[in-house]
Amino acid sequence: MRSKNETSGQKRSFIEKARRAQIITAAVDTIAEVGYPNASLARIADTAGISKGVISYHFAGKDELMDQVVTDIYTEIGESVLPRIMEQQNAADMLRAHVRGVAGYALTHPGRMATLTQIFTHARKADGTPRYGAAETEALYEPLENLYRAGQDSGEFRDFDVRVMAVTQQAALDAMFSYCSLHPDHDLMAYAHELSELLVRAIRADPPSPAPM
Amino acid sequence: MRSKNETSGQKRSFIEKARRAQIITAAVDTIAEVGYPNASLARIADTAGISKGVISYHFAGKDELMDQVVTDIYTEIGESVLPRIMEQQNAADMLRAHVRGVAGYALTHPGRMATLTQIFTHARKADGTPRYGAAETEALYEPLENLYRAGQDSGEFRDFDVRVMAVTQQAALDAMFSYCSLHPDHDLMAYAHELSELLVRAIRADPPSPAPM
DNA sequence: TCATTTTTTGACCGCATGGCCAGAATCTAG
DNA sequence: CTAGATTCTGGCCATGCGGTCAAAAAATGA
Repeated sequence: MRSKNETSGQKRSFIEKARRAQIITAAVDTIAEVGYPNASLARIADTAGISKGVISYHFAGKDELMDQVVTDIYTEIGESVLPRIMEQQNAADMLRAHVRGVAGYALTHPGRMATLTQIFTHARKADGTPRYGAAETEALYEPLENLYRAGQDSGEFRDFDVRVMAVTQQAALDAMFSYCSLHPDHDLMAYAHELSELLVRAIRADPPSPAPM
Repeated sequence: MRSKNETSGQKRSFIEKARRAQIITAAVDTIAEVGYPNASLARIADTAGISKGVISYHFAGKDELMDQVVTDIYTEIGESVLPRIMEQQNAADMLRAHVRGVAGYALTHPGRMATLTQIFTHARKADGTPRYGAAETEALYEPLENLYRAGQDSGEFRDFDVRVMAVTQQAALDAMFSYCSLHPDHDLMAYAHELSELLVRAIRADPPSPAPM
């Protein structure tokens, strides 16, 4: 047996970290390919080319595996998108950078975003309630709302309900990925450009200066 | 046995229609309460107070049951919302009427909308692919796109990608229901008002007249 | 009333899942 | 080389699913 793998987990052996990474990768690939409901432990193990029991050995259960997948992808997205946002000079450009940055990440890492959506919408606790619920989405809304408020304070954005807008923007992004993965012919970056314009116009301050001429 | 229940089904006996309606109601209630993944035939039958076999007797299978649920709710929404849209005089008000009308329906029939979302996101065919995919969502986008184009032709709306906007509006509506069912304290109609304003501003034509004063 | 049909029941089937574990294989020190 | 710890395998388990079925029950009609 082993005494590790507790939530208070600490140093793992080298080979153990490698195995966990391998399994996580296999999980991402499998979910992206066949969807969460069909991504059984057996199928994930098959993708990884290992026996099913190995997953149970290195992870406390399917839930811990999924937690790791989510954490890994989130971290990666943050590292990819945050710098792009921070180099902008105003709130509207930051919003555009967010939309296009996330879209760019999705293009660079096809499947990652889809896997995230799959896990969020399908993973359930033992009692049947969604495993990633209010608390997790709250973490998504807060940075957006801070961005909105900054724009409101600077006068770039009008007065609007930041929560409604945050929910809407997040939903619009999710829909963008769903739609583009269902219709691969539709150019994702073109979609992202169009969407970022929609979002900025929805909340920008009414133009103070009259139309030209 | 019985020779009915074929897709080319025709007249059903009175009692049969009643039973089917009862089962459909139980299915809606069960899905709304415990979510699609936990709404097994056994649980639906339990809600209806009947034996599981009765469902198999009156429906070809779980799929046909779900089709009926979807059809019923869609029909009801259309009958409730369409008149409200048609009595508007311009495209922007029609868009607002759509958002608020659907929200109003959701308030009048709590659970129906959630059930629809549950079925769409979780129902799968035998091969694991989503049961309600591109074809079904297309039916949602088309009326919206027609509304957008009408507004563009009349000059109310600016030039934008109607497909991106349709996907966004539908996603925003779905998110509104999800969010408000997760946070019952948030007033749905207030949300709908805010959202309709966001959407109109995203696509309205740039104001031709200068700011007052 | 009684024969026939329609409807309901509850047990049962095959299947897939997540998890478990005894034993085999592999690696690591001494 | 050998003993012990680590890792892996493949089969097993209980559970729950959708669906089926023979038999019981209820409704129907002559």
